[in-house]
Amino acid sequence: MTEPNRQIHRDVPEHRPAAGGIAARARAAATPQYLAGLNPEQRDAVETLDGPVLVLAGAGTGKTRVLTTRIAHILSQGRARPGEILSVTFTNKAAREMKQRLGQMLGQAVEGMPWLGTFHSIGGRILRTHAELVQLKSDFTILDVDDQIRLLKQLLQADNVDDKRWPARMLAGLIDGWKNRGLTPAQVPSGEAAVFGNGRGGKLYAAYQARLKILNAADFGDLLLENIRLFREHPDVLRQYQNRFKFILVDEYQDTNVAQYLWLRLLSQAPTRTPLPSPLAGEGTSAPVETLRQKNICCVGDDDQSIYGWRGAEVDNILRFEHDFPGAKVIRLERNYRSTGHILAAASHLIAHNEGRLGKTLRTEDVDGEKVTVTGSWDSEEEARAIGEEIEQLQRAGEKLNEIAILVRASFQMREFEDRFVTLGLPYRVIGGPRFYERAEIRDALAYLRLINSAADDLAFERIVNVPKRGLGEATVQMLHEIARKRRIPLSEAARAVVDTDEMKPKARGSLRALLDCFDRWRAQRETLPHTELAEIVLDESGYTEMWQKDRSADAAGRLENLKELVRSMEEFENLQGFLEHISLVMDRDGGADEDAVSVMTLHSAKGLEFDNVFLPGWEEGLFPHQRALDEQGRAGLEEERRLAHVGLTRARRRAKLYFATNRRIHGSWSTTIPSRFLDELPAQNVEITESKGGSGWGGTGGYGPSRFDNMESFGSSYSTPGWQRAQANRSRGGFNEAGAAYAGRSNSKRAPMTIEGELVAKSTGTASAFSTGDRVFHQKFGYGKVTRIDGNKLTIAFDKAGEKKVVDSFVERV
DNA sequence: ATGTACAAGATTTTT
DNA sequence: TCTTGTACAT
Repeated sequence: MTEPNRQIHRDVPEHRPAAGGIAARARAAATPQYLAGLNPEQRDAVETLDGPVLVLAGAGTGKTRVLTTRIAHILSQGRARPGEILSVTFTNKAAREMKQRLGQMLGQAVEGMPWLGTFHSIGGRILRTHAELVQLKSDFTILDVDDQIRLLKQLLQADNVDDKRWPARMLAGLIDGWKNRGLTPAQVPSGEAAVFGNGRGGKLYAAYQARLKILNAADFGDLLLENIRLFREHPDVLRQYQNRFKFILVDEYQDTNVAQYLWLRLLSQAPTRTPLPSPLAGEGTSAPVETLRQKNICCVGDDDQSIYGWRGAEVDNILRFEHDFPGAKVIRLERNYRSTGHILAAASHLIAHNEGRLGKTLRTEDVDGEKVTVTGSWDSEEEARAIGEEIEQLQRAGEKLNEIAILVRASFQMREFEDRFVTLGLPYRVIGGPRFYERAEIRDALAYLRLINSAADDLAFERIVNVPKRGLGEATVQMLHEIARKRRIPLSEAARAVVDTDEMKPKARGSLRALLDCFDRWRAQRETLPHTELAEIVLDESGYTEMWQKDRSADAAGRLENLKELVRSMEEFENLQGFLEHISLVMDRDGGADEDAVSVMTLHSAKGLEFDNVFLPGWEEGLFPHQRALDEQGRAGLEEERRLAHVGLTRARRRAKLYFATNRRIHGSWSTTIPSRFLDELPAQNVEITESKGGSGWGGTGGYGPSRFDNMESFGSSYSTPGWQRAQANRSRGGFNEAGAAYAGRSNSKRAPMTIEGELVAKSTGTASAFSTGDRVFHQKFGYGKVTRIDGNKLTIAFDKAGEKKVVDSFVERV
């Protein structure tokens, strides 16, 4: 590893270290180009190379820029070689981006930075190097979620756990959580271990780990957990890495989980003065005291952008930094370079409602720009229509589609926009949709390759043993499983053992033998053929390609295309092993990123990105903040949702547009919603309330009452007396809102003229409504009233008690 | 062993 | 609404 580094280092000759002290050297050197344009705070963060540094920075203050420049600076100062810098980011996307930016600054030197990546990819790499120390073979496979669940299903079956009540999916989630918190089976708190009854949770976790060993596999959590174990049990290995990394840089520190924290702390030789979270107390507190040499660790983060708590991220890590690294220098970046005044003010005001935060005062020197807009729509379809129109307007005004993003809370919201954009012919791309490698055909193909690479890969074996169909059904697999379990051997070995016996029917036996022969042949060819060619041969000879060629379904062609893409992407790697290693960690398709298109993505995947124009639909109670976050995490959940809202707003450079709909279709049935409390938490002077252009005058310009958005939804004053609590109550009744009943009776006749689809409203002017002005009506919530105006299927009703409201006709009945 | 038909169930975010 | 699982027929 050192050889290429040295070579690369020669490619960075501009700033060789001069003689003399560091400060003198720095002074002597002309200000390198990359430092130009940084403000004093940022420069400070870049140039403080000794000892621990925490960069606490708000959105849009150039955090990542600081990190990349810092790397460039370290290299140019000659303080470390590329291979001696450990830089971990949170996502592959971020790692890629950082590599790109560094590439611009440093040219080829980036190629020599093997320790630039995510926690998982780097952890996996270390694990592979020392696999034998954790009783794995170095060609271990990394299980993805699907495999994990499949394996757990088997374990649950073997343990006679009712699959319905305790789905494997749930156990997978639990184990994931435990691993994120750095817990081994023995450390799982007894209360949590009891989830599956009789402390079974912990036992199942232990059984799962044991099974992974037999299969020579690790899951994502293991990549770090086993690393930590490796470091603890083999101090010499730990020492080796501690000595190697002269500089450690961490991006998005607020999103690190306990396992990542422990891993970092071991690597950075931090003294361990602060107690660890309870189940971990005592762990690692015996770190050798004599090695307290301060490490050059630099963490960058923003407590207001911690949005992965549900995944085990510990904001505490960032709050505790100064305790963990005594003498740490804390640098705050508060100057926002991204957003215009109104947007930043709105975001800051919103996030100020959170209690658990360090608090920052972001400032921008940019102009005020446009106000943040809030638009109410009748329903989610109208919302999509309105946004589509606004985008077309922006486009006509010369805005690049690449600078437009729609950020949603939950992925089901995306569909409506896709539908709309398809009809409009507006180019768009969905980011973070079903991943390339999660597609069935890719996973199948990979399973073949995995099995060639590692015969012990049971999950791969099971996946493809009967794909394409070869008459090896459930019964056969069941038998193989039994043998495998009895003799403690992998499935493919069991298959080999049984294929010559009389235990199998001749037909299945023939198929199985043929399959095994194929694999023998491919494994032999692996030695002589390039891996891409091998892949083609495998896909061909196994009949897999043929299977899809024969398939007449609509997406078959796309699947074949994906397979080709897979083979093509293999070219980048030296061998099969390297490819498989990479693929289980990353593998995203990068198709068509250069084409001008609107981006549609979730708020989570928007982290770290920025756009001129950001549309934020679906700001409704229950969706955003998400009901489950409230139910399961209470106050903490609400604050995380609010941080998410803050992240969303601060993605925008010039325009942030918020939306809420009064009715939203969730899983096919309509439900009535209430504007998000977050809307009320925005500062009035930075917000402009507009009407939905797609609708027919819904939404009010109403004054600022208890809730500014009262007039914009059909149920009037619902929100002021904690409306969300009512929403919660309604939900827990099993149905949705008051309207649930009214809709339920109608749900089968969705296409009747009474539906609330906007288009139908337009078409049905005149005849649609069964009501006429002057009619006496009854409403579940508002009581009796008189119809004063009719607009399609929307009625204006003067209620006896509740005053004048706009309501859809399906909510009222004539009396 | 495979295919079909129908019912139930589930829905946040991701390495 | 869409996906997934189960029961039954082939």
